[in-house]
Amino acid sequence: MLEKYVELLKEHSLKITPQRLQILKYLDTHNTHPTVEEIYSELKKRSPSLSKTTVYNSLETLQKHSLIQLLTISGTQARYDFKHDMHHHFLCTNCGKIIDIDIKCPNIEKIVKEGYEIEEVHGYFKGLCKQCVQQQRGRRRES
Amino acid sequence: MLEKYVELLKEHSLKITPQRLQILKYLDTHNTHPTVEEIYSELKKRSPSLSKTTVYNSLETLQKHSLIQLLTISGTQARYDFKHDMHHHFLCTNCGKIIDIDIKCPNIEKIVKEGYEIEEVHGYFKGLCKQCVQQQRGRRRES
DNA sequence: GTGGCTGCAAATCATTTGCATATAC
DNA sequence: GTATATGCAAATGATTTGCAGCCAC
Repeated sequence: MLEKYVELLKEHSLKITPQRLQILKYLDTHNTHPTVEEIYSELKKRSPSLSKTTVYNSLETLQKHSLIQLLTISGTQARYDFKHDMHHHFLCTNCGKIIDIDIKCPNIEKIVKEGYEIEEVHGYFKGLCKQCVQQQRGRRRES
Repeated sequence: MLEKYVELLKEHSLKITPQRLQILKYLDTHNTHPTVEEIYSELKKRSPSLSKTTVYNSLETLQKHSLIQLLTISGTQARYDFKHDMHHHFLCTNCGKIIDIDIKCPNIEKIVKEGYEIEEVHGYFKGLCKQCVQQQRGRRRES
């Protein structure tokens, strides 16, 4: 079950610790782009000895090796994403959810041609998600 | 000289205070995407009574009225941009500079069609800026 | 065996809050 | 005159740091 994550860590010559494996598994199986606090309090339930410092350390290590992605969309807390392929994110200003957005931007290579060396690309959208748009329409109809 | 900013504030029915005018002017004349601390310590030189709380308050008000833009590209501190039209940003991981990027993404409207209501779009790129790429090449040649 | 990892407590840093005074309109 | 903005000090909350003991390799 955890073999997938053992392999991932091995590929990057990282030590295989139970904490790292649990963090990777949690991110892989939850598509919610959780905060450090969310990851910590959830894993703490099953591993009461877990330290928040370890969560911070592990996330930093995994991110530096590009196993996971750090999102700065909220501006107040870091959020993490297991998927490290290029995709974008939508933050709903009403319900707070962060949703994956899969659009391609064909013009990105233009800035490579200009002489930049790109390591990361983040597309952040903010507004109302589909469900909250629907809800608002309903409320408008009532009044 | 400050009339431009007086007008801007009037258009948004915001009270015209010397602090707000100075902050707007600073952002308009500095294309560096400064932090709160940078804005504060710079303006404090000429207005020693200025409070950092006022800088925070003013920036929040101006941003809520879309007079300025809040960037979360660094993840650790807020940065502000006077330009509020759609454009993107590049953070150099070597020198720390934040540079404006003007590319268009023709696919954004796709997610509007899907039912989202977009209020903000942020494109964040991270990597090496042109100058740092040049520097690195030079260093590589030497060794 | 050893260097890197974990976990705890304390420290740091950006940002927010409470409140009294001052100012724009 | 009144509602809102300013400025100060204290509080908060996310993240970082120092360090002792532990574990992966």
